[in-house]
Amino acid sequence: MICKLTKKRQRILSIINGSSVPLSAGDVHALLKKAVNLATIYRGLHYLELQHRIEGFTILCTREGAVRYYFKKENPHLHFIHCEVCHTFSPFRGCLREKLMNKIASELDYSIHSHVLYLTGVCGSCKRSN
Amino acid sequence: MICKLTKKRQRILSIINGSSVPLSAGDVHALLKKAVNLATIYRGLHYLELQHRIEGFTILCTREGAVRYYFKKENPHLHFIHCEVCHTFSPFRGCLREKLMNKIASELDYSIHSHVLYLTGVCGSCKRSN
DNA sequence: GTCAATTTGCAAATCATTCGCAAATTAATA
DNA sequence: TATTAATTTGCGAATGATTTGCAAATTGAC
Ligand SMILES: [Mn+2]
Ligand SMILES: [Mn+2]
Ligand SMILES: [Zn+2]
Ligand SMILES: [Zn+2]
Repeated sequence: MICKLTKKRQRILSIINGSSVPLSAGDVHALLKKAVNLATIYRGLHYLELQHRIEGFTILCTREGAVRYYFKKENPHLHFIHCEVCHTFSPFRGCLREKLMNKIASELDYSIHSHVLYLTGVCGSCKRSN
Repeated sequence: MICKLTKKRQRILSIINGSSVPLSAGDVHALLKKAVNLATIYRGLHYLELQHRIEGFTILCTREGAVRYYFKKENPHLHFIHCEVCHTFSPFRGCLREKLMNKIASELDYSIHSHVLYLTGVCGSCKRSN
């Protein structure tokens, strides 16, 4: 019956849209003060990503392990650098999609669906406070 | 006592060096016909990556979930595109590290430790056999 | 309101990865 | 070669993010 963007999914979407940093399912759960079940949040994030309402990427981090993060859509879209010390994300622009598409088109017979790009390092604040 | 590159770790390393595609811990385990314990393979891959003898990346795939893959070192180093249909990897050259370093240096106060880049899509063979 | 389709909460399952610990291996030394 | 301390290994159990089964609640069309 075409329910689609339910109230709970709207709450999840506005948490993501209201955040300046990528959030995990657990982050959203905490920000919603556990008003929405964690499994529902996982399903909602999947749904929103499938609908292209949000973007997601999985990052491997020493503290959190492999976790998927979600972020609002921006134009042009963003990628992130993750600080290995304080575990925060900083966005940067300059997507490589065009260059990659051209490269692949000329070198490989693939149609590209997505590209994943992120950096890890140490932020300025952590560098100095060491 | 400086044991370091033990026989088991050498076997793991030669599996990785002998493969033209990235391998997971489970792949290495199967290729070694379970002659080496799976936990030892995880520990060995960590060790080899820490020693910069191999490279690794974690990818999220519909069939396998979030899994870490390891690949031999190449110069210039490679990135991969993953087919969402047949779940194979194809390498491509053209790393963006230099451009990314420059961009970050001018825009953000970070020191970069690693960059993760991979693409997903559908390979030529799967496109045609649909 | 009725009703079938969809979504949700809850608990249990999944699955790659990690961890604790005792036994085995290693390499330096006598 | 025997001794020995450090390191590695195997095994099973634990971890933790994510997924799933199912019954109850919600949704939207009629
Ligand atoms: Mn982190
Ligand atoms: Mn795959
Ligand atoms: Zn930091
Ligand atoms: Zn394919």
